[in-house]
Amino acid sequence: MGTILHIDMNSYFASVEQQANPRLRGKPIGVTGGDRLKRTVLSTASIEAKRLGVKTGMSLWEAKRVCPNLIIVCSDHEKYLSVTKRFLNIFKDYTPYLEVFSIDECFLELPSLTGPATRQPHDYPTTLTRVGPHHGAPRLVSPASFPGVDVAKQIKARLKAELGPHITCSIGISYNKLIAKLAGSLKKPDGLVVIPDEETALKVLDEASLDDVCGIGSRIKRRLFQMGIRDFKDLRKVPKECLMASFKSYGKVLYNMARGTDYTPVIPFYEKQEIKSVGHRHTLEEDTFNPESIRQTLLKLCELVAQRLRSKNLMGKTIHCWYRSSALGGVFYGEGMQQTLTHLSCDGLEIFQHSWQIFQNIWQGEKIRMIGVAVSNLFPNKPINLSWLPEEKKRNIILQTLDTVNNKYGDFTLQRGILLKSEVVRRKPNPFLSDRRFKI
DNA sequence: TCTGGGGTCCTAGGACCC
DNA sequence: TCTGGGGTCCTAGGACCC
Repeated sequence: MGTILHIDMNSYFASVEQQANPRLRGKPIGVTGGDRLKRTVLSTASIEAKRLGVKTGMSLWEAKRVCPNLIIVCSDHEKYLSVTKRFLNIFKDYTPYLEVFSIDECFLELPSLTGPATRQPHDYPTTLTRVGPHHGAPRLVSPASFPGVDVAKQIKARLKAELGPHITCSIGISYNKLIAKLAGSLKKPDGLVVIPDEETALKVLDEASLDDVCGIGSRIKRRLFQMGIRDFKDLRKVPKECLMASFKSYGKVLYNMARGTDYTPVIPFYEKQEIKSVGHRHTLEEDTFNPESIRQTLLKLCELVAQRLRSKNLMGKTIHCWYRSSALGGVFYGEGMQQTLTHLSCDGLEIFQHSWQIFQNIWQGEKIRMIGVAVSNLFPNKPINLSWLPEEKKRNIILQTLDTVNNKYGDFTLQRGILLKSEVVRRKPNPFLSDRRFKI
């Protein structure tokens, strides 16, 4: 493996908004996940907001309490995606080995300058797709001459010149993905940190918290704590067999993590696997017992899922429906079930019929807070229209018309009759509908 | 007054076929 | 009549990521 760069855009959604709108610059802003002000969280907080104690993932209510002057901006995924495509095109100038990790993060592998080339460069497509946001912690000094530092500096300069000075990134450079990502998290915003070797990596790990490393979340951290393991120094003392007994195959990953070892390759975007599932979930404006309102929401979600499947030319076989209720003493309780069909589908009404059946099977009658549906077991949709039956042909024409109109004018511009009067669940804003409650 | 929404991967256990 | 083993598919549940 050559040198790995991890590039993470700082407060990405908020920075894009500030770059686009001068009135937002230098101010604490929070980007919400959708076009709603109740029962939602911040997908991103601007650097100014973070300085005032606002964190990504905070509920809007809490963020407002911490920072009463917080400006709320409705997220605009397409805008962020278009900026992502632009910065990925810059990165591509430096290496074809570019792994898109999320909408604001990626790994670059620069071939080793010394040893033999381990990979053969080959052609790759020029169009990029893919998408999700993030942040981090403090310090460390970097050797200026380390391979990759020049590239990192050039990338930073080009981002400022080509995307605008308000969009910055933190870059971590190291010998594998795990440590490069850790390095990148050490200085934000606009950081550049090198962890040149394993010896340095161990020093950094020894000062890090267990969940500073990608792959250790709250649950694993808690379990490690219960085992008396409080940091990476402790973790390194635990024999591999012991970790494997507790964490199965993941024990080996933890064992390696503690040593700064990570063998996972940089997977270039053009080798990325296909989509595995397509789903939507929605938290209702208020918890409800009302089956009709749940039914309407579920139907809309199914229509959105089906629409996305069709836009990706996919059909699915397995339908997963789940819900969450907050009925039990404020503690979230969830239930879900999946069902595999004997055939493939990308029809929202059909997906809904199965989802609704699943829901009715699992619902105990408690108040519903959130409901979701996902379709997996995906296969490419056949490009030829196989519908010999007039009825099926008619259905296909309806679905195509729905997609054409809704893609152009916004979700639910055209909708099934039974969807009228229900709560709004929208992926793409519809400018012709008046219930878009706020914009900035 | 109250923690959204989009995904991924892994494991265990059961059914079923050969 | 009793029984094994390999392989695949499905479901539930848990954990992680941004």
